[in-house]
Amino acid sequence: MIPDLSSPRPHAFPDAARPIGDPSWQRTAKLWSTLKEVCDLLRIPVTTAVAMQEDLFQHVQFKAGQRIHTIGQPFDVLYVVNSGFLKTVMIDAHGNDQILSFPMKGDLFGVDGIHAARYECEAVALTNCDVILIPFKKFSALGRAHPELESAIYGVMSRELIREQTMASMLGSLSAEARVARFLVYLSERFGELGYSGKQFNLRMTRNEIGSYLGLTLETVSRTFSAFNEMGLISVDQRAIDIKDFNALKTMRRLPASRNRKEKAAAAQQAAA
Amino acid sequence: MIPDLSSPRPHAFPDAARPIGDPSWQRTAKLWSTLKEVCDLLRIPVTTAVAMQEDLFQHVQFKAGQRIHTIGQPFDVLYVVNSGFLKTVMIDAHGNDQILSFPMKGDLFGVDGIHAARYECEAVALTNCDVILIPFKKFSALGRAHPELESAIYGVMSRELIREQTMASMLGSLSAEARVARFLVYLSERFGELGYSGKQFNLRMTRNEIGSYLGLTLETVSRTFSAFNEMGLISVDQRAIDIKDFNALKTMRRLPASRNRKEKAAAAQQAAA
DNA sequence: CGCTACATTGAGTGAGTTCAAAATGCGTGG
DNA sequence: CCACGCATTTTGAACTCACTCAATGTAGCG
Repeated sequence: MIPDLSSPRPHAFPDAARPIGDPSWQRTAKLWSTLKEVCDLLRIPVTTAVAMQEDLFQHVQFKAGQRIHTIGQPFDVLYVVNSGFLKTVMIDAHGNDQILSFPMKGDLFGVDGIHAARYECEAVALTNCDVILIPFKKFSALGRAHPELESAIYGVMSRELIREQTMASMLGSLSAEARVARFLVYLSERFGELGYSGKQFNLRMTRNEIGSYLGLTLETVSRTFSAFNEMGLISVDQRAIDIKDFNALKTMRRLPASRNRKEKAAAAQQAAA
Repeated sequence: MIPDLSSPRPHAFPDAARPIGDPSWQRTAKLWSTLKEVCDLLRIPVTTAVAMQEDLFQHVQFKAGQRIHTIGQPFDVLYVVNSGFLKTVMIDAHGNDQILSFPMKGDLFGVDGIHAARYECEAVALTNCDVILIPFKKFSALGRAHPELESAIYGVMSRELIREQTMASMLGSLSAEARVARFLVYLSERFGELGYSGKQFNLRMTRNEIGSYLGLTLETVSRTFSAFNEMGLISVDQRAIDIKDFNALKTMRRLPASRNRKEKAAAAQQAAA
C-alpha cells in the first residue's frame, strides 16, 4: 500500500509501558523451539510421542511497529507468539480498517491465510516481540502422524472461530460501557494467566486502536475509562490501568436491553413445549 | 407448489416465500451421500482417490422451527446444508442472543463445537431443510488418509473464520444503511451461485432476525428497506425482495469515516522488513 | 525546548433506538 | 366462508448514546 519502510515509530512504547515481569526480549532471544514447547505455549496437551518429536521451529524477532505479514501476501506459515504484543488488522475494499485481535503470548495467528493461501489481514508488532514460525505444511504433516496433535490443531482453529463469534456478538449487542468493561476483563484474565498481575497492567495499544477493536471512537474509549475511574471501578493514568472492582466490570452491561424481548418471549414459549 | 406439512409455527413460512426453483424437500429426500457428494456441496475439489471413497453420510430432515443442536450439547458431528435455510444463534451469559449466520445450501456449521466438544451456539431451521451429518471423527480420519482432503478441511475452517472476521469488521465500522445493503448483496450473490435468481428472492428470516444478525433493531431494518425502496434501489414487499440497482447497494457505505484518519496516517509509517 | 503522538474533556449534533400505534398477512376455529 | 387472533411489518415521534469537531493537556524524543 503506502510503504514507508524507514523509521520505526518514534517513542512508541516506552519501557514504563512494559508489563510487570516482561521477559527482557533481547536477552532471552531464542532461535528454535521443539514441537513440545510450541504445544505448551498453545496450551495443547502433549503425549509422549509428540514430546519426542525433534522437529525445530524457528523464532523471529520483530521490533515495535514492524509488520509481520501483509494482506494478500502468500501464506505459508502460522505464527505463535512467544513474547510481546501484536495487533491484526483487516482492511476492507474502501480502505476502512478494523482491528481484529491483539495476539499475545500463547496466541496463534495467521489462520485466515489458509483458505486462499494468502493472508486476509495484516499483523503488526505493538511492542518488540518474539514469534515462532510454524510452516503450515510441516505442521499438518505432524498432525497426520499424531492424531491427538491433529485434533488439537482443529481445536485451536475452532477456538479462534469462537473468539471471532464472541467478538461479533459483542459488537452487535453491547453498549460502549459494556464493551470497554469486557475488554478490561479480558486483558485482566489474560495477564493473570500469563503470570503477570491481573489487577495492574499497562495497555500496549492506543485509545484509537482499542476503539477500532471495539467498534468505538477513541474519544468514547477515553471517556469511558474516565467514567470507570470516577465510579471507582478502575484507576487509570494514560496507559496504566489498576482494576479496583473486577466484579463490577465483569457484570456490566447497560445493554440496549429490549432489542430481543419478543424473541426471548418466543424462545421461552418454545422451551416450554 | 409444496404442501406445508404441519409446521410447528403457525403461518411461519408461506409457500410464496420459497425461492424460485427450491428443490422440493419431500420429494428429493435422500438418505445418504458419498464423500464426493459432500465435497461437491462444500465446493471442495476432489481427487479421484477421494471420489472412490465409499463411506456414506446420513441425511436428516428438519421442519421449520426445529432445533438442530443446542448450546452445551455434546459435539460429535458437523453439519452440511443440502437444502433449506437455517440460523445459528449465540446466547451470552446474560441471556442476550445474537444471530451469527444464516447457513444455506453448501454451508458447513457446527465447527464451533470442536474446541470444547460442546456446541457453543444453537442452530435452528428457518424453513424445512435437509442437512448431512458428518461425524467429525470419521471426517478427520478420512482427512488423514487423503492429504488433499485434509487441507481442504483446514481451508473450509479457515473460510469460516474469515467470514466471522469480516462480520466483526462490518459490525464495527459500517452504518446501518451499509450493513443492510451488504446483507442484500450477500444474499443476492449466494442465491445467484445456487442457481436461483439473484435479483428477485424472498427473505427467509424476520426483520428481527436480520436486525440481530446486523446489530440493528428490527425497526431500523424495516426503515432502511423502505428507504432503499423509495430511492429505487430495491422494491420490497414484506419478505419479497427485488433488486433494482445492485451496484448502488454494493458500493454503499455512509461510513463513520473519520474514525481511522490518524491511524491511516500512521500506517504509512512502516518499519523495514 | 519545541515537536509530535497520544490522551482528555467539552459542546453540539445526529443516527439509530425506544416506545407506541396502526396495518398487513395468514391460519384457525366457528 | 368469514371473523378472529397472532406474528410480523410499517410508520411516527421523542429521546439518547455515541459520534464529530475542537481545544487543551501530557509525555517522550531529537
